[in-house]
Amino acid sequence: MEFVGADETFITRYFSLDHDLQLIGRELGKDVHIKAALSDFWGLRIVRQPPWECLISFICATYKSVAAIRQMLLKLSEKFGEKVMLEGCDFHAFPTQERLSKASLRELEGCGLGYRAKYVLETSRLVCAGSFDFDGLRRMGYAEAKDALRELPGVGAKVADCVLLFSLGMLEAFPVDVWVKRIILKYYSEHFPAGFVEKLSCQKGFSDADYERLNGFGRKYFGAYAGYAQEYLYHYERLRTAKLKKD
DNA sequence: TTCCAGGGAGTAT
DNA sequence: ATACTCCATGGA
Repeated sequence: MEFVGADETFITRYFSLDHDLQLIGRELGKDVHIKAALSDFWGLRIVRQPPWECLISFICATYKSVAAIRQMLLKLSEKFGEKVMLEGCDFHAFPTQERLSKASLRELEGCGLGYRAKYVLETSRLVCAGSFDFDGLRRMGYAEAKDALRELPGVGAKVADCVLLFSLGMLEAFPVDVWVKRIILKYYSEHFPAGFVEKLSCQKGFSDADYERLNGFGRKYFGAYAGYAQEYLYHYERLRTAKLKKD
């Protein structure tokens, strides 16, 4: 393996190369759908992003397409992140807490954040002021840490689950977005009452109670590595529908 | 042009 | 608790 500007310890930790993928695959292989997803994307891992970066990124990611999210985060970094030279090219690091907490609402909106600008600003100020302690989360269980994160403006159940999964390594977290909702309705509907399935298929979004129900299913059905199931199923379904559009 | 996006918060029942 | 509504922007 080859990389520049990082040592092996960092790479191992960031890409969670310490996770026992073989074990996780055995634990998750409960049905044909997850087996197909595991097979198609075998090797995919849950990253360990810095919590701050992960938090802001997923606050920005609400109700936005992936392509638009990339643009938003790129602009945020270009505008507020420290410039880094690597292999003769200019890059920008993700903005620090201090820098974002001092940004103006207009500047943030200029990065295409829209109504998320105020959430990013308020959360940045809380984190920067020390009113929120990321390290404290590591000492909490899943439910408690999730509640603590949800105190932050712009952080609901889904964003909280993403932070717990992609930065704190709580692999039992099972974020439910529109894609995961579709996946559950499509492949796992027999685990729910028909009325619930029909209600969810008719509406675009879903309530907090509905979220907890879908999230609870994922954690109970897939177990301690539910987050890995989410990751594989998410990419499986996205690629499958992308292929479908071509034909 | 219209539609929808890796949701969350505010408000009225 | 639950239902309904608005949110600001950009890619397809």
